[in-house]
Amino acid sequence: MEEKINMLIEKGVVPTTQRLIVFQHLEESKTHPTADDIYKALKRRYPIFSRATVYNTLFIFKEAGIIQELTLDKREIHYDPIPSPHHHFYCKVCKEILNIAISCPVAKKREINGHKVEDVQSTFYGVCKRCLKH
Amino acid sequence: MEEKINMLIEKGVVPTTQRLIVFQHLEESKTHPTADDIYKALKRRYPIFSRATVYNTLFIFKEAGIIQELTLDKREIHYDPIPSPHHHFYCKVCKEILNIAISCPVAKKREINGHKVEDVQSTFYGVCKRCLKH
DNA sequence: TTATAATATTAGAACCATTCTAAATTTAAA
DNA sequence: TTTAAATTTAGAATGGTTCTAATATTATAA
Repeated sequence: MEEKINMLIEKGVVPTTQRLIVFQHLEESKTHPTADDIYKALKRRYPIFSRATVYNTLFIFKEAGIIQELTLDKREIHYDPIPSPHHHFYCKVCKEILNIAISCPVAKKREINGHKVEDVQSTFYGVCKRCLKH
Repeated sequence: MEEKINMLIEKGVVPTTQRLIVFQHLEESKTHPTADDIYKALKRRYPIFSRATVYNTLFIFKEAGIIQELTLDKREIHYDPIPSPHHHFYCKVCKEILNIAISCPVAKKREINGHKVEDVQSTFYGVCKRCLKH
């Protein structure tokens, strides 16, 4: 807990109770949840939790570089607790999002054609290994 | 016009008047318009045009591989008249979407970690050359 | 500590891009 | 020409996200 509080402070984020809960939930989640996934999960345990708080917190975290916003789904935004850029695979069948560890020189560029690059998102769309079998 | 009609037929799309108008509009547009951009532009010239028709047509075109859907903007979907995969740059300041011609071996993969890849989207986010100057 | 200002949280309303619906129209097939 | 199928239309419904105004909490100053 101590370290989580310090981590938020280091990133310039006031460590409120709600923010610590959201942060811990993100860390523990192995998936790439949407804001509503997080809201529903936390609401069950902490009934006072508000939807707006989840949205605000995710916005704050993203701005602070603590998490990453994934705009790879046409319906809703997903969040990734790993802030460093990496590729993703989005399964059209089961809708799961998988991290892809792959070395890619293009994704490391900080400048391209004179444009300043701050973030990169690379997503593969298709059918995942598991769904291919069924 | 003749060739546009044949092109749609070839792709298995019934070439209705509305679809031809949408297709021509996409071809002429140098940008990556949203469904609503297209609807508003066409509504001005053809007041009977319906929003649902634009959405239906874009869906049909995407399924037929005539256009590409870009889910790089968190707010709305953009459409690219070039169906073959290529990188994009999204300017956070002016919100413009630019095509990036870059050779990328990773983006050519049809299989990764056992998953079947059907599409790839790679987007750079940052500040474009023009906005950097201002 | 106490008072005051600034920030965060809450519930629910508002927003808005997209999808759905049912009726009317157009196109294709018999 | 008749009939069936597909397309288009206007507007309502949906649903993820943002906004609002009131309340609660936290930080700062006296």
